[in-house]
Amino acid sequence: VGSAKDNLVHLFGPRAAGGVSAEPPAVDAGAVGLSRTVRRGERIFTEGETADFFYKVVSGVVRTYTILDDGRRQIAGFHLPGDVFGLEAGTHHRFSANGLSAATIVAYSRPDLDTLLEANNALRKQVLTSLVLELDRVQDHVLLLGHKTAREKIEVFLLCIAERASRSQTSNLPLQRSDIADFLGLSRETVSRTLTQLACNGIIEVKGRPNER
Amino acid sequence: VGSAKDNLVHLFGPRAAGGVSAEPPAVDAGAVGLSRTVRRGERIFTEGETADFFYKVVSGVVRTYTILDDGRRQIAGFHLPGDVFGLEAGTHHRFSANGLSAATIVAYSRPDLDTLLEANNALRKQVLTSLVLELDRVQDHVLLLGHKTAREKIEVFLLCIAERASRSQTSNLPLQRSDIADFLGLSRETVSRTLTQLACNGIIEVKGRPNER
DNA sequence: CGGAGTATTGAGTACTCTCAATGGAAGTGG
DNA sequence: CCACTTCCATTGAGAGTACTCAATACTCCG
Repeated sequence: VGSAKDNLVHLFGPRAAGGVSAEPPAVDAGAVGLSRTVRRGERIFTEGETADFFYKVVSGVVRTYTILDDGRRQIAGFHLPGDVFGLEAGTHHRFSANGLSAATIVAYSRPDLDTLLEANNALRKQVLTSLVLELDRVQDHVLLLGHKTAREKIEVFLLCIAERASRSQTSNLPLQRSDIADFLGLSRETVSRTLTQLACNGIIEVKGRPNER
Repeated sequence: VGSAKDNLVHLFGPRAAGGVSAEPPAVDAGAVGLSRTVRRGERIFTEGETADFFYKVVSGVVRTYTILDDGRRQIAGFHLPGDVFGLEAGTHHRFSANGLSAATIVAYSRPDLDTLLEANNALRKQVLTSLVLELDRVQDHVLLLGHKTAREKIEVFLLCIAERASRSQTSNLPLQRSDIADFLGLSRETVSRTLTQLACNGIIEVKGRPNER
């Protein structure tokens, strides 16, 4: 596994605090989707908003999450190029989404979906496949959370995310400790400690160049 | 919440140990789906098998799960009437499925799916909706697992499952402690202790008739 | 050279897990 | 009809792990 730390380091630069621009998809449009770019940390949509659009990642990484009752953030997923996110059963978004890195996404109109699927065979297959893949990823997430020890969670997570990143040619994956923690339901400190421990055991390399597990 | 224990009690009768009949869908057939009934505990499909079919619950409850490396069982979901399960991105089932209670299910041919969706507008909407709903449920599961304390997990789980059961008119939900435990990533003992504690606090009623939380 | 944000590390606490024993309900067979 | 078996639930005790609080270090940036 390429250490998750790698990217972290040389990506500190483009920092983003609060989301700024909130407008729905803008810019050019293909027949079926509107392209949009977001900066690191920039808001895409927020929990509770009307889900007029769902999205597909073209480049970069998007993070979806929700804030739990106790104020903790639960990250629902990291979405890499090719992944679909924000397609809801209800009329409102259950999660918030923002850029983990700078990203390009395509927005599809939710209301038009049925019409589009009727007309367009290729798109139908694509959407169906994307949905099932998304389902797969969420199920993976469940299995991850089902592991008992922090070490196991983190090991499997690193393998999994590294695999996905390489598969999608994504080298820019600026995960912070808190991202991993909030994804796996651990505390930042535990993530830090565990990574340190894994590094000491030579299982991973922290901070250097990418290398194998 | 109607206590999960209720159903447990008056459902002990039909016990089932290992799965027996393994054959794919049998019996009558509509144009698009093959109906099948399973007994409590009876195998529907097993992890690793070719995913020639996916299923929809007509009546009863189905449980999907996988066995983790350490031998523990992680339950992926409880599927109530109307729910779809077993639709895979790959060619093989990632989970095993068996009846939590006696159940009737309809099997759909996976390979025929594309053709069916092309021809049948109604079915397409149905499948799409079912998929998104399934995604929702898995995301709920993630949020459940993301909670920090056993008490919170169990409280939210009971609320959630009770809501779903009532919505689908399901009164027969023979959940054991181990089912809850394996779904939430807890030990049986912790589930038992927590339920006892909740009962003492008057939050739930154990073993009696259904009642509100 | 501060300042902000993040990562690391330590100490103590709290929670859940594991191991183990007991109790209860249901089914089996004499 | 009752012993016997089996499975599940409950409860206790002790151990281990992750959490919280807290202080310190590091990196990038203005």
